[in-house]
Amino acid sequence: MARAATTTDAFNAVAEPRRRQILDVLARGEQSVTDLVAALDLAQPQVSKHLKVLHEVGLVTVREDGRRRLYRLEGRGLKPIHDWVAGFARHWEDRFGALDAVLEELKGETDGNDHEG
Amino acid sequence: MARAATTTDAFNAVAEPRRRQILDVLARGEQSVTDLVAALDLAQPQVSKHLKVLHEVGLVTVREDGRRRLYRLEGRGLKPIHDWVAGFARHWEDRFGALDAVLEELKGETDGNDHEG
DNA sequence: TTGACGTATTCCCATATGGGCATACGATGG
DNA sequence: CCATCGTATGCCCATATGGGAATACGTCAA
Repeated sequence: MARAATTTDAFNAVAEPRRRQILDVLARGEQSVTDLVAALDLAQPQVSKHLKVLHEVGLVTVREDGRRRLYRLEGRGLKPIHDWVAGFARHWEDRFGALDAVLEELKGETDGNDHEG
Repeated sequence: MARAATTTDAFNAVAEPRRRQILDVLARGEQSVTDLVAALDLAQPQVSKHLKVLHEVGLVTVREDGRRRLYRLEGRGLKPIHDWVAGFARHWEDRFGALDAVLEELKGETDGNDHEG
């Protein structure tokens, strides 16, 4: 089996840097494909393709306006990622880190299990 | 060009569900490959491969203990993801949503009231 | 109608993924 | 030295990616 499709979920969709850039730009408000092309210095076809992926995963919304298509950020789609990562915050935030260290120590003492001397 | 390598950064490494599972298990503490194999119901070779990727991206740490290798979570590696996603939180958290609405309103009403220090 | 514009779609291709399986490698115990 | 455990690597392959370039729409302007 190959890697999971980019359209599998937000995690895969967002793994691509360009797609993250697009979302960053869209965070500033609705944008047309042309706007994005200008902002990203990327060819129009690729932008459209990336937008398609983002759309399939529900990270963006489209609205038709004449010949243009205005894309809008659907931030909620990022929540799963946020939630998952947040669960690890304690592992790099100093406050939690110190607490963990203490707990580890206590655990070691109580366990009374060491192998090196 | 094909998709960016899974070892490019945490975003790509974590796009794979199995890899996320591994990190979830490691969050409970140091584990040997065998432990992970048991916990994940995945073949040993694949586990080792995934661990390799996670290691190359700095999401895990290894420690040798006899014939075993104990892997440890290096949560800090997830910070970039956390930081990036956090920037979008306002787009789905109600509190921020309400705040944005207020700000938008104010912006429309008192346009030109510069306040800086 | 003709033509220009704004976007989406299609084709081509080098790339490397992730699983399955076999096997190599280092450490430990007889 | 030999057997075995714990892990890492090597191979094979179906899959689909993402960029480039060409082109097919759909819409608005003369």
